[in-house]
Amino acid sequence: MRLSKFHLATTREDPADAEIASHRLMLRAGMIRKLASGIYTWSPLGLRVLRKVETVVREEMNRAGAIELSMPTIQPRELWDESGRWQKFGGQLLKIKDRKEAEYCYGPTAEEVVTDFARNELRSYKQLPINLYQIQTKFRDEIRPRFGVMRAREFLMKDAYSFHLTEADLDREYHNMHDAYARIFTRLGLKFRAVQADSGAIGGNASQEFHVLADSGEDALAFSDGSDYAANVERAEALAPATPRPAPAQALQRVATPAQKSIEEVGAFLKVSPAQCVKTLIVRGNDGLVALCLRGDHELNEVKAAKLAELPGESQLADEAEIVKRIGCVPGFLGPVGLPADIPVIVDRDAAVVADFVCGGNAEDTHCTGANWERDARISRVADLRKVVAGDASPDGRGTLAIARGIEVGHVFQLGSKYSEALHATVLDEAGQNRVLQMGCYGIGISRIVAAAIEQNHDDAGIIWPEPMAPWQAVVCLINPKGNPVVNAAAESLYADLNARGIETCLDDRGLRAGAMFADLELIGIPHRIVVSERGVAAGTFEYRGRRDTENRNLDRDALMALFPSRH
RNA sequence: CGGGGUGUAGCUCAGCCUGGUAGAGCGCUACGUUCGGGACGUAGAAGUCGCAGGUUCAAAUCCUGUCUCCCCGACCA
Repeated sequence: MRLSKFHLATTREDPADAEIASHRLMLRAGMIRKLASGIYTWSPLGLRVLRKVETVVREEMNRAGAIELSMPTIQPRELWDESGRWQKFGGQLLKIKDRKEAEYCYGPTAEEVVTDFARNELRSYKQLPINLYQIQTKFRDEIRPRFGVMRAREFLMKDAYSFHLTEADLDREYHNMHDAYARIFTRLGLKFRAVQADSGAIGGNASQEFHVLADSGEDALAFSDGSDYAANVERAEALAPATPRPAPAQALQRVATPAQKSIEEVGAFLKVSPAQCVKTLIVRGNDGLVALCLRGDHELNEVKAAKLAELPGESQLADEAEIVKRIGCVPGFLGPVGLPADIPVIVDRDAAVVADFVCGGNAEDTHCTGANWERDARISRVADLRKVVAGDASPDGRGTLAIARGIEVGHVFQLGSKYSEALHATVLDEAGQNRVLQMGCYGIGISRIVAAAIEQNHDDAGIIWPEPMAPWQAVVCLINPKGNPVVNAAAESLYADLNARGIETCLDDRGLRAGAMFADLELIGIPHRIVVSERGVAAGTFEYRGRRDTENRNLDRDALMALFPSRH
């Protein structure tokens, strides 16, 4: 590609509405343009990168034995009613009507469509197992799109669905996909980890997420230093403390704590550490309010809370008015001592082993000191409620946890029979019996990977593409202000030779000044740069510089070409 | 959906408080001088000031409504 014939549209200034590096750099490099919130045009440059990711994913899916198909983005309501997800998916589902007022949605995923396909196409166990995938645009009406294509409403996803006769075979394919994903992210040159994930609202059994590690990631991940344990923090178990609760040593006292509401304030005021405090969160339960108690230095894990039998499948804090009405006290002074007897008190494992603690007194400007469970405060039951923190013991009993941040780019999931049962997708087995299909599903966020790769690979000058994702592997820079035909010929010949070797190379023949040209090429992140100039041609050398290098190397043609072995 | 902000040239922003001829830098066009790390000069093109209504002799500026987009929280590839 000659850049004079391409559409490069870089800007020197940072865009106003981009917070994180990848969003900022994708806009500055001219890879994407926003059309509406969470909806982007991929420019010719951006599309080249997107297609690179797509290609690697496609090759590895095919290698793993999956078969590509293409399903519609527009899906009829009836199918979503069959699975019950027309309602359950909620506001994220973009609903559309046609001219006959028939209802459709723009597909956020394709379990329904693929299961419908399977129930029509698959009759015999002999057709199993099968793994069908597509790379297709999805739409999820996110409440808050942000960070460019990182969390867009319209995005490109690879979604695969496998069908099996037995759970054992599903498990085999799940691991096959897991390995394929590891190959994909390795090939793409990304630093990633597979972590245990919460199976969430979709239901199902085993579930793992693949995260690209980046400080800007939206997910917190817990890793053990003593084993290969890795889990999303929302899923990571906080083990029960090994030490039993000490016997009470202090008497319960009520003390005045005027306007001291937060744990930090109360702890500083009473000169006790947050770990010696117990905080109480009042949430809406299935049947009235529920109190959740945690140690002052710990945070509630809302995913764990939502799974409590006492809660309605989500954890929602009660509002102030409800609390005042039931307990007679504003938030900030709540505590387990003397709560109304019909409010269940669910205590975190760590909070349950604290003795002589500080907690709210259930009266304005009042706290209790020297409080003790059983003696002073009722425990309905003890549960794992908190988020794990760095330094916690690993749930597998080996090592301690560290916390890192990640961007979720892939998810593998054993669905079991959730959809196949709802849509009656069955095959006949060897004995002639109808058997409900076992299903797995496996997603990769193609467009998100582009952004995630930039988060992990950039510097002050711009993007540094891993080679498999780069729009071009190499660029030949033509610096020839005097119009010297020998320089032109040298650049053209190098450009042709590199492409002939299978090295995707572009020629920067835009006639820019060297500084502007280099700044552009560094911004868009081409891994290899070769400068052809009058002074180089006179010396019989080319100037090579890798995107991460800090110095140029003057090489003769043979030495240069040795850097680019033929890829044919 | 709740909270906070924003909207003026393709981009980044000033002007608004205190109403009176719509501005700068970058980018773009032409010409000239330049030419290895985002050159310089001269001349130019470019904005119904988000939209609607109101107040006023007069509105980018004041008022009301509305929409957009961004940021902070719950969802997800």
